[in-house]
Amino acid sequence: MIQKLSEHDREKLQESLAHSGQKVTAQREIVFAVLLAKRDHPTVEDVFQRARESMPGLSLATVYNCLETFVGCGLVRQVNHERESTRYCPNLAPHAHFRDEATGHVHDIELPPEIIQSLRSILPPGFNSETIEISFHGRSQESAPRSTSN
Amino acid sequence: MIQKLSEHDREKLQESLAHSGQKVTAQREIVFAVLLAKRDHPTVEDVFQRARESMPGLSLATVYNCLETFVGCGLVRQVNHERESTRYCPNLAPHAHFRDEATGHVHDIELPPEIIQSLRSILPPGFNSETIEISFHGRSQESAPRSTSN
DNA sequence: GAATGAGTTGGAATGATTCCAACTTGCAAG
DNA sequence: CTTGCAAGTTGGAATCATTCCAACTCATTC
Ligand SMILES: [Mn+2]
Ligand SMILES: [Mn+2]
Ligand SMILES: [Zn+2]
Ligand SMILES: [Zn+2]
Repeated sequence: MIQKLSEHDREKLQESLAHSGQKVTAQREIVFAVLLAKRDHPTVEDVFQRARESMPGLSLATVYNCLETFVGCGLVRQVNHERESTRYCPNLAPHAHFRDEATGHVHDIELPPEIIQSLRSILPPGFNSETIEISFHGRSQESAPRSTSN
Repeated sequence: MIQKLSEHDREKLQESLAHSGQKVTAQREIVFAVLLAKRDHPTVEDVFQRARESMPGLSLATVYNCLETFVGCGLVRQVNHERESTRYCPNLAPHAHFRDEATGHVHDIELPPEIIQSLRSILPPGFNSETIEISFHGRSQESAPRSTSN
């Protein structure tokens, strides 16, 4: 039953939407709140389920619409791994993703600016990149072979 | 009308397949030859079209099967960008991809080992990655505002 | 030359996403 | 107040890459 947006977050939402000439709606508030509440890179379907608890009449189409809108105004990022369902991430800091193949969970990995620089530097002259995506794939301790105690 | 596989490439094919208990077939030879002939990261559909010129009866399902087999035995890599059709790349050297948004073309970008190292090093303890994918998105000179002459 | 197993084939099924046309809302103009 | 947009929402249909499946082909083994 998702917690309402903080004053700060509501403002961020309103501002970002306004910047691209769009309005805050009840649906958008809830979808945004869902993303902020649990930053686990949910799929559209995940968001749909969670948001529905607060707004039973919400439609899947609207969730797609809201998320597309948010991506458009830079409030969230899309995260793709292979051909799986697209996931959404409200973390705006530069970061890479680690996909745990045991659990399916996606973790944010902070990206130091110098790494980003060194990556840009490997591009041959004439290549101008506006976006760099980095994703790791493997296993994390999380999918724990529980070594401590027990 | 795709050139036949060189002796060397045919051996690589045969060896890799054998390693995972599979055989060389006429279809696999052609699909592999198509990948080697033009290393432009073709989609399944692209491969299908090109391969059909040499083998009119070839089916799309078989192209899917061959490519999956090749990925399985490490002969080619899958390349995904956002939700577009999967592309295939026979370049086995460690490299990143640059997707030119003007042309849709995908370019290989060589990845120096030290960059790979530095990337691995940003993973928090407990994260073991077996794969790192890096993709750039932007414009290259290729989609040329033709400045020279004219 | 029947049996076996791998591979191939065409078409059906799947599933995420997109499209669409009707409906709702919030607000502005008269 | 009514009326009239324009933006947003909705449910269901359409799309399209990919996967699934059951029948068929082939090469090899007994
Ligand atoms: Mn793996
Ligand atoms: Mn772009
Ligand atoms: Zn993230
Ligand atoms: Zn490549």
